[in-house]
Order: sequence, then C-alpha cells, then structure tokens
Amino acid sequence: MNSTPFLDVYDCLFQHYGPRAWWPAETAFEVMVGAILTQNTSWTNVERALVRLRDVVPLEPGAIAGLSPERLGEALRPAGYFNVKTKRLQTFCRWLVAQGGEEPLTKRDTHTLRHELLAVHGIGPETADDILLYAFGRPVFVVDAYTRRLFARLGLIQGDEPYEELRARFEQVLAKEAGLYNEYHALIVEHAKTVCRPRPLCSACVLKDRCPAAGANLAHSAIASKR
DNA sequence: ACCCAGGGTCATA
DNA sequence: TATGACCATGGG
Repeated sequence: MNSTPFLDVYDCLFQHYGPRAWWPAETAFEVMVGAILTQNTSWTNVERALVRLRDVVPLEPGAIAGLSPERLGEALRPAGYFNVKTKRLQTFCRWLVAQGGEEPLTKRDTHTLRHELLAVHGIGPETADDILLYAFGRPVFVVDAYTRRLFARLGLIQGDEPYEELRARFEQVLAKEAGLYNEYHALIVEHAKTVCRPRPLCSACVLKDRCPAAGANLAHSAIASKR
C-alpha cells in the first residue's frame, strides 16, 4: 500500500495498461504543434490536420510561420477552430523562431520557461505543461479535463479547483520525476478513452473498488437489465 | 438531434 | 474571482 492514494491510482493504471510511450509524435516540435491543435479537440481530428499540414510544408517553425493564414487554415481545418488555431500556431512559431529555436530553450530553468510559454498568446496552462513535459522532459504534472474527471470521480479532488492548485497538489505528493508524470498523464488519457467516459463505465474499471460512482453504475446496469 | 472532444481568450458582474 | 459566449470539425 502506498502512502498516497495518488500514487496508488498510478500503480493500478500502470499495472492494467502498461507503459504508454507518449507523446504520439516524432519530434519535440511536433509535440508542440500537437499540443496546440488538440486544445478541446479529439486527437483523431488533430492527426488529420497534421497529415494535411505535412503535405503543405515541412514541420518546422520557420516554414509554418511563413505560410499564408489561408493555406495554413485550410490544412488545419479538420482540427476545428481553424481560424483560432492558425493564429495561435503562427504566433507560437514566430515566438520560437525569435528565441533562436528549441536549443536555447533547453537551457532555461523550468519555472522561467513555463512563464515564457504562458506569455505566448494562445498558450494556456495545459498546453504549456504538455510542451514542458513532453517536448522538454521537464517534471511538470499535466492537469486536463480527463484528470479532473477521474480524480473527482474517485473523490480525491472536488474537480473545479483552479489549474495551479491541482498541479501543485499532484506535484506535492508525487516524486518530481518527468518519467512518472509522463506516464501518469498518458495513462489517464488511455483510461479516459476506454472506461472513464462522460457516462462512466465504472463497473468495468480497474479502479472500481475505489470509485463511488461504481455503485451508481452497477445499480444503473441492474435497472437496465430488468427491462 | 443531440453530446462530446487531450483549452484559451474575452467580456461582463 | 467566477461565470458565460465563442471558436468549428468529426465521431458516437
């Protein structure tokens, strides 16, 4: 038994799903692009956009920054919010070029880099942390909608806390290791895609013994099977 | 015809 | 500080 339920949940998920090998991308820059495109958007739609984007330009900040908004927007269309994301992606790419590329950023300390990312228009806390963790390997815990839903369902958080509060809570209790945070977030996403849905499938969940929603879920299926 | 998806910004009170 | 509107496509 672990001293913290937060690590306990991690062990359950890891045991069940195994290592996830995230983020689904070839390069660090592709992680950054994906992190922006996946804002409130399913990953399958992001993949369509990435294919179309690669079809137009090489996946490099300078090339994307140099595209006309019309051509970029057309490539990004499948990812949704394409006008918004065109602007955000080009703003980010221009910023990255102005920094001299990725290499100088690897020398900045995590706290500084995080604030610099947040200062880029269109980069919010989750996108910044995706980039910090999965592109730069920094020990930053990513809090997304899936994280809120799972841990609220487990009764370990309320769910509507401010982003920073939740991130601090996870990082306080868990060892500050990028490898752990990397795997944990990936496992939460995998779990959300399979059983921890908006309509919970808690009866089929590895964590059902911990999940108060499992009772309601079982009761619901009992009712369903009666008719 | 709904709801949902790996958020963020902006205007308002 | 804290809600609500808005952005937009594709799948279930």
